[in-house]
Amino acid sequence: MENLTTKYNFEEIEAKYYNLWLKQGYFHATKDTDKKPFVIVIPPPNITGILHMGHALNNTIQDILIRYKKMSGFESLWMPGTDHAGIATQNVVERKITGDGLSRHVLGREKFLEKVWQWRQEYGSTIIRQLKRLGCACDWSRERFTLDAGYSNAVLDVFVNLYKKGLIYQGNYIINWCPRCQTALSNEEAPHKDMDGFLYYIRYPLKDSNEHIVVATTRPETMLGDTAVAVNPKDKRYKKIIGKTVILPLMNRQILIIKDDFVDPRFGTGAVKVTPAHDPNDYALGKRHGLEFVNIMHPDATLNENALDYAGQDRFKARAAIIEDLKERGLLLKVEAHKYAVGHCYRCHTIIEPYLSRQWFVKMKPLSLAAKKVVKDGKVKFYPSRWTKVYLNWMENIQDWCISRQIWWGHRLPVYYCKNCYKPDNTEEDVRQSGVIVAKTRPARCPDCGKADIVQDEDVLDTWFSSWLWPFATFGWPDKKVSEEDLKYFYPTSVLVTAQEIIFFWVARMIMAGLEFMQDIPFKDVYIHGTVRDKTGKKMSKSLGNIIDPLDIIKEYGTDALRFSLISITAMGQDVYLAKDKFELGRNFSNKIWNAARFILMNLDTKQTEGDLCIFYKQTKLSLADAWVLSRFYSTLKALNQALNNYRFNEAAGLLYEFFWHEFCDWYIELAKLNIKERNTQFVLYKILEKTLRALHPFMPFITEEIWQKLNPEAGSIMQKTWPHVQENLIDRVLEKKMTMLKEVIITIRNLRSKNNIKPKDMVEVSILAEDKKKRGILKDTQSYIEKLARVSKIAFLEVPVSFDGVSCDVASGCSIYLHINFDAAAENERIEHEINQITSNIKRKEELLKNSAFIAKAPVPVVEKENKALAELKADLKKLEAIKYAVKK
RNA sequence: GGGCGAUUAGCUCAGUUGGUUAGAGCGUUGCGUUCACAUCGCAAAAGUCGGAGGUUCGAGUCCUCUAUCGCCCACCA
Repeated sequence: MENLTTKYNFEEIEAKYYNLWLKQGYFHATKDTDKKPFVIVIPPPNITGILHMGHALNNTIQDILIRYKKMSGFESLWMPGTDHAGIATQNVVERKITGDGLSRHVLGREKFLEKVWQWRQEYGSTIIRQLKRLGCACDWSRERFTLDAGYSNAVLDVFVNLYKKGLIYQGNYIINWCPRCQTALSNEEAPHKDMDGFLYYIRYPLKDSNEHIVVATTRPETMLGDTAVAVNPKDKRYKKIIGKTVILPLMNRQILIIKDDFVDPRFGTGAVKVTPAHDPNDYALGKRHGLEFVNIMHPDATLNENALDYAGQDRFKARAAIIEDLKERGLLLKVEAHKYAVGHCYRCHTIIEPYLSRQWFVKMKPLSLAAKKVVKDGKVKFYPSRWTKVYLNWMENIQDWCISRQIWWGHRLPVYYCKNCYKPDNTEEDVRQSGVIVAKTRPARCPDCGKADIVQDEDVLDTWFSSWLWPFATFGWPDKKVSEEDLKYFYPTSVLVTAQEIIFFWVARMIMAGLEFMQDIPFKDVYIHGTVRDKTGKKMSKSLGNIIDPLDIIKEYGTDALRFSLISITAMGQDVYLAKDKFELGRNFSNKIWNAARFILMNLDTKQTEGDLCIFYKQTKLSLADAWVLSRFYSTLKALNQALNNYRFNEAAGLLYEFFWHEFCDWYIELAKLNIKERNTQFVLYKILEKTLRALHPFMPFITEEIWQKLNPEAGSIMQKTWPHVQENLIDRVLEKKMTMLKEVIITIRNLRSKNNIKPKDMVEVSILAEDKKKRGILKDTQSYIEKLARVSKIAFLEVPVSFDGVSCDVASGCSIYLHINFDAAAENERIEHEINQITSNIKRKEELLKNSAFIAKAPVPVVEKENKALAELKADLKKLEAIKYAVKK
């Protein structure tokens, strides 16, 4: 058996094994009807992505599950891939070619797309390489990309399918428009942020009158597109002037004062300027009242010719200019500070413009019904469960999904127009319009007029319109030949692991798509982990400069340390505030594991480690330490299984940490040193290490593999091994209690040594009074343990109280412990007095509790019994302490 | 305007169905090179569990109210 290097060189080890696992095909999963499948589809990272802590956490969790289930006998499949990330990628490449003095418009669509593919070739798999660095056991032979041919086919298929069902339509609406990206966005892509703004009060003069009506607005520049002023019909202040005409300042346009219940008389002046082409509410008002829709902006948010003198100006410059002009004319009454929520582009953070345009939409209400039901019925479960409510609330208030994007990188709409007979109108939801052909392939001629002059829609689909098919399109759906077998076996998938930010974007929509196209849920569980933030609670982002780069941590501490640290500090669904020093936890633990293994390997004799544990257990009389560590291992394993099955990862990590470090290393290995050469010790040391490595492997794949290989040079990879089986018969609570007593006695002696300033190298003599025969027996049997771990040279066991001169004493587990040393009698007395006081007050509390008839009557019997027993023990301890006090005084 | 989360030791956080005297890591203090590990060992100090009520024999845990911080959703211009 070869030993480990003195120092744990994680860099070398990590480089060694990932490729080996890959070469051996350990990550590959295929249909195997003898096994149950366990499947996770990766949340496909954007091809523009680089690994951040969120990814590191997200993928570590998935990897733990995948490896755990694989070892547990499941056919474990982790489906990997990347997302083309329409707007994000287009932005990146555009920025790049701008640097080269080009623009996409100069290049043209085809050439530009070539550049993007080129870019993808070069940089698009950065994140994949980084996931490999993290140790992810993805089945790379199945890697998918949302713009691959097969996948694109699925996307187009779905579009045509939904169009035929009447669930996709084209229509004119106010949508969220990003003036910088120059595309429409869905509601989810335009999150609102609170901003400090102003409420401007503007006078609108009444026609043929000296009077005026005052309107309040946060966006004065939109007044150029006003086509009415609205008041509440019940508002007494304005009753007289409803129906009158006002002159729109700066534009000199005549517009009407209309009434509508929508207007809140308590807000502002109770009079609203109506701009139907630039505000969703005003749009609805405009529709109700048949108002004119005046668009005053170009797509880049500069004002257009409808803005007359302001044409050409940027929207915010125009705002300032308009305010100045109104002021000059005495039409600006006042300005108040005002907080309001404004939509921002989720890709470039530019302020969204509500913009009237013709776009494609998915009707969501019909899709949401089944998606609501499966969650309500518990067929899809959220962990933690509170997200259920968030999900259902969104489903309840669902709005149609704008899916067309005015960019080039993505799936181009399978929509064709006949130049001859297509005439876009202003309708909403024109499900069928002549000259519109929706088909996966380009039609030869127009079915309405028969002419062949046909053009394809310029737009592409929302990236999420492809992502929502991920759990089944990755298997090759809808191509039956490719996907049928796999889907039957692997679908629905087992669990989706993701962050809260994309519940609406992705999780909710996948559930809808799964139910609509597969007639089944896409996954059974949804585990939502927290967001990784910096230590002040801010999201980590490049612009804030507060990023802790996982790759830096990997370089400095190692992958396993990164993984174990992250998992340890992430309680279910709770955000994690991260600082670099948190990773020391994992680094130190790696170091501990390494050194413990090194010690064991250093002392292990291979011949002594062979055999079956259960048979060995039955046939051998084990020492307390041996039986104890086995019992503790299996108790830990049992709890570990439970924690993993309930997605309690921090608890799982904590259990392993506690067992390995503070039980196995601190106690068992120290005790094992006493008889390290003996068969039993050798066997147990080997078995515990070997099994613990397996249980640790999903968390720390590299270090466990390296140690495994050295421990079992012939046994192959740890990845091929099974998860340890819980041996219930080896779990022995009584025995664990015995060990607890022994530990208490040892700790008490150490404590007395420390209090009396005895140097670690100095040996002491002790007497132990154990009136209880059983206890005395245990302590006598483990005398050598006490001597070794408490540095004791001689122990006298007493059956009855004896008084000593010159001893330092204490009570532990019902035994009195006397240290025969020179000591400070005054200090000793004070300490014992203090202990007596403490124990007396505890006894009092317990006596009162047990005198309480309500407690006796209503508390369950075992609880009362436990209290009684505890009281008896306390009383015995008190008696001993008093005896000790007496002894000391003498 | 709704919804959610957090509030526990100096710091960062655990605490599953209510059950002895509330835990960990880091930090602090004291001692320590007994050769697996100083990325270590041994020991210690440290908390009226945000506040107020309530339910209960019993509350960090359940209920109500409340304070502070944070997040999400929502068309008050």
